[in-house]
Amino acid sequence: MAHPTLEDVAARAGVSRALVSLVMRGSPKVGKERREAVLKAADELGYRPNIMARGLAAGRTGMAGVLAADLHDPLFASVHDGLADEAARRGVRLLLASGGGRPARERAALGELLDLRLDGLLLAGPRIAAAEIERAAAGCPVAVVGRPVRSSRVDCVTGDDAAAMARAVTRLVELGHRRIACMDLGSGRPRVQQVFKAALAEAGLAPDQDVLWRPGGAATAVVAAGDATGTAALTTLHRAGLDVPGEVSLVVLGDAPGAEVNGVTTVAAPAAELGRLAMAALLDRIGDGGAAREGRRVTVPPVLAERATTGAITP
Amino acid sequence: MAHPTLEDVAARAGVSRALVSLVMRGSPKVGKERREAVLKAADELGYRPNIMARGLAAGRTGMAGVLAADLHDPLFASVHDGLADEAARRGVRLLLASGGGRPARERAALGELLDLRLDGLLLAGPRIAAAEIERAAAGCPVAVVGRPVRSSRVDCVTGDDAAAMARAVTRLVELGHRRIACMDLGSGRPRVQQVFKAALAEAGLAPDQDVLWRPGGAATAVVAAGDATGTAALTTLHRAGLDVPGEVSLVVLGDAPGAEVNGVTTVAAPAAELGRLAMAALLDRIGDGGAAREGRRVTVPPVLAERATTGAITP
DNA sequence: GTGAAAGCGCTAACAG
DNA sequence: CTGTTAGCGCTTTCAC
Repeated sequence: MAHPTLEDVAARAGVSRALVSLVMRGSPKVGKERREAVLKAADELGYRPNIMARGLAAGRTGMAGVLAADLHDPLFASVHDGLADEAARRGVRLLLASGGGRPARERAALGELLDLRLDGLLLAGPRIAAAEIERAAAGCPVAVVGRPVRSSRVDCVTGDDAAAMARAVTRLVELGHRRIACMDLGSGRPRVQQVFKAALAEAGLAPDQDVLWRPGGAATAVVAAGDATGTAALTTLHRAGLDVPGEVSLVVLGDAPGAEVNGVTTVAAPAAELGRLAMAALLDRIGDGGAAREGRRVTVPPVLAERATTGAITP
Repeated sequence: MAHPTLEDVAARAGVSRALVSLVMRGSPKVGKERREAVLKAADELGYRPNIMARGLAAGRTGMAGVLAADLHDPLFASVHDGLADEAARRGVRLLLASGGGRPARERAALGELLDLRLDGLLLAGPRIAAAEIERAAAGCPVAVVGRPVRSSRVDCVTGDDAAAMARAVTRLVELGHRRIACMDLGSGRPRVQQVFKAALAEAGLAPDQDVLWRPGGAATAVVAAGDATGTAALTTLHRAGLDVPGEVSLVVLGDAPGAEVNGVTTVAAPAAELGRLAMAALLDRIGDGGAAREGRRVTVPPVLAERATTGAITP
């Protein structure tokens, strides 16, 4: 028998289907005798409950969906660690789908997840329009991580990139640096420079004539905006013959796996923690059973991991 | 109405449920008139088919499961690109689950995926025992990517690390290198050194007294076994004051995203292609409808991406 | 073409 | 405690 059903188990154990159902769900009100008979029969038959059928009948599945905007983003893997942890802790299974980095695909994946009628949906770094998220939330509990969404019925958990920038700068200032530059591979993003200038100002520093780092500049420290930029920064500094952290200190905003291996000092949102909080919010919302609670809005402060690319300035 | 059903649509359109079902699945044998009425009603109601119910009734879901051993492995994201592409091309939806890098979790995730009764299962780089994979394959079409599994009913698609090593070495030899060293952060893996020696021998070179790279050695080229090792190698070489590729050439086995950004020459299995082939094998198997075909075994040759860390030797 | 009837495998009242 | 009775939302014969 390829896939024995509840009925097969019942027949073999000589009991009714309902009894088997109770046993499978670990109900306490079944006699030890019969329970064991049922378990034995199920085991011998290699019985596995059909989740679809269960979900259909019960009206809930015990599963939550996770939509990853882009599997290539190493951040997602860390977020997922937190997500999975919290879900496991609360006995909820996770099903993932990927947006493949493209809004169109993401939209499609969202639709499929919605059609599965899972108990809830967690959107990780969604790139689709807020209105679409809102619409999804109308039919299913939704939480978002990694992107602020202002909506009454969506919980959302985010990091704080401005705070991260500020943390990087203040740390460098503590170390004695006064001429700090910023590096951004995705250059032209005005927000990065803006945030950088604000952080500088907050630390009581005036930006140099040029905010961005350039070889031969006077900067004694560099803040790299993003993981890719960070790796590139390291390479560039080395190529320029600069000793790190002897001559130049480097702080990277973001915490890709490579950073730890290479001993790069980083400031980043604690991804797993974001994930955990988002999942907690989602499960709470599911638990509330649609008590149209106000959307929870959580911002998590960044974490500094001081490794080997930063040092005190020694004139 | 939170989730209108087929029946609601039928009522609104003034037809029977069966007719709506036909329309929703795009059957050609429905009059234009009625079809449009149904579509209109469905749209107005915001109807979305319930996949669980559909799967239960139809006996197939139109979905395949993908079990990722470890989401942190950037390789998986690339494999998934290929997977998703092929699945989309053939009209199959994908549902992912993660093994979280731990065999125990992976086993659990496999069970959940199995319980969903999807049409097929794709295991990406599984770490669980071959026997467990075999067992899963008894109840559901299964294909494996990234790990060789010899089984009559499992298709599997893998890269070829020995060939990758050989490709790296022959390329370096073409460039004039004769003293080539190997670097392996996960040191102690005997297989790596063994494969390296074999590649050297094949290229007509004798290994130096010591196979592994060491600062101050005479090697003019280094092969780094793995992405992490590659990044570390680059840093180490730079720290040692060596010009790359002026004094030392570097080839990394593996193709993490950072490699391209940093212009590192790599040799790696074409991950997306592996994914595509594995998904194709799985869908073929599903299509065969359990015609206990012999397991397909595909090995894909590695690809050299020559970037900026390799150069001809100029004595 | 179209509608009625019979499930898919399971859960959830409800009587015994 | 146990078995019976209805469905969950959809697909699928099979007559009309």
